[in-house]
Amino acid sequence: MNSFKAPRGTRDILPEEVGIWQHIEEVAGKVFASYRYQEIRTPIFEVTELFARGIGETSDIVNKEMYTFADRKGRNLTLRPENTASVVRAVIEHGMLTKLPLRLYYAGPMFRYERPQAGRSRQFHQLGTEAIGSFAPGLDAEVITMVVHLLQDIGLSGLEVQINSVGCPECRGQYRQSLVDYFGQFKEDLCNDCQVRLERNPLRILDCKTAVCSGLKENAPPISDSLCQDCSSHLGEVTRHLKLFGIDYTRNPKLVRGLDYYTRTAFEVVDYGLGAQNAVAAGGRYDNLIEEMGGRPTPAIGFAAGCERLVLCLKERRSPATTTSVPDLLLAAVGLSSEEYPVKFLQELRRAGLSVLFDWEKRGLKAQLKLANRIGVKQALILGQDELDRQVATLKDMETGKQEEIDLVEIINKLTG
RNA sequence: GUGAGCGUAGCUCAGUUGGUUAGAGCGCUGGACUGUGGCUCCGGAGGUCGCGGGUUCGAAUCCCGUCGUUCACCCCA
Repeated sequence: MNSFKAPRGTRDILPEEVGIWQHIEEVAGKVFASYRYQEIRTPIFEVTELFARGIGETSDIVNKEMYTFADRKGRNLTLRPENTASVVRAVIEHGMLTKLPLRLYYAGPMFRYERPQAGRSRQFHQLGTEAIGSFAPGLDAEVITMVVHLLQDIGLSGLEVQINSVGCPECRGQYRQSLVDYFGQFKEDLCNDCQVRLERNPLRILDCKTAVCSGLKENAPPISDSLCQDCSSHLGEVTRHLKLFGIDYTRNPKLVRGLDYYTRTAFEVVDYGLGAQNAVAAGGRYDNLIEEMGGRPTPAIGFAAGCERLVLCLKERRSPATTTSVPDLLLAAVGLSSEEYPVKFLQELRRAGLSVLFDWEKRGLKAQLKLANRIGVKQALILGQDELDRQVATLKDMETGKQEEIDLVEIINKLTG
């Protein structure tokens, strides 16, 4: 048992499944284009410091989930755990902030060193967008609308959109304090993790799923009470626009984001049929990130969807958009003294755009038909010596079993016409 | 990083209180049918029972370790 396996947390996407992935990517490309987003492709790895600064030094992602390595000259590099930091870096690096507004989308693999479980792997795929250069709340609603649009077109429905505001640095500080005040009263009752969170990141207590903490957070002050005037009216405008767009949503005052760069609007799309990792797509505003990364102050909003989770959803609803490609034709050469005709026809048929199956093993007709039948080829063109002697070939319909003889000179026209 | 469940053929799984040569279905392959697929019948290949150690006369089965996997915690898309 010395054979190789894909590394832990990675997996192969086999041909039977790849159709679903292509479907998702194709739909995403169309939907993004209709909202005028353009694709950007950034490197799979970046200087480690980029993520440390972009995502946040204190986040779990940066602290314990990154694939970080030194290259042969000792540069400290990291496989991207998400793509927003890279996109922001590219935008600043190429002076694109002078050409606002920008609308960019990406799709590709991300890497996080986590314990694998349903909907979570070490190499996973995200597709997402970044809209850079506007504070307008209508844009937030448009982004959420686009996400719903995308998920619908992919073939998903019955998902729930949750929305909240995580405020700006000022009012979030206040909210943090009011949470500390509130949970501080019950410090002894909180679970061990949350006692630590009370010091380090009290907002995360709202995410806790233990029975005690869930009970306590029922009466925790909602962030809406702490939002400043601007953040509060921003959220109101976002929801007003969502109604204009006709998007159903749920206000979830306890929704918080894991990455430090988020401000104001935060949203998530969840599928309750999915297990513990049920967020299919999520995103929000990050109005301060670009400045923090060294660009001129510029607001932005984006989202990302987890492709593996989308695939799980689609399978869950057993609506597999699997389009396994089937060859149009089997070209079966049988007992020929020369390969002149089969090779000639192979080339002509393929040049004419047909997908043609050909058996170089020169097995018997039976074996060839069996193979063609198994993979669902619709027609077989049988070239045998006695046919060639009469300048004809036999065309067999694999579904009906009917056969007819065709003149060799007619074949290409007949099959491609 | 923590916890629990599971590792037997390519796949899905049987395998009795530990007992001698480890099985089935599907799939693959050959034949019946010398140049005609699907259906049927008959045959064949394919396993160091995840790996390592221990207990035992004897281990797929019991024990320990390890790796893998699944789910959950954590975190997050």
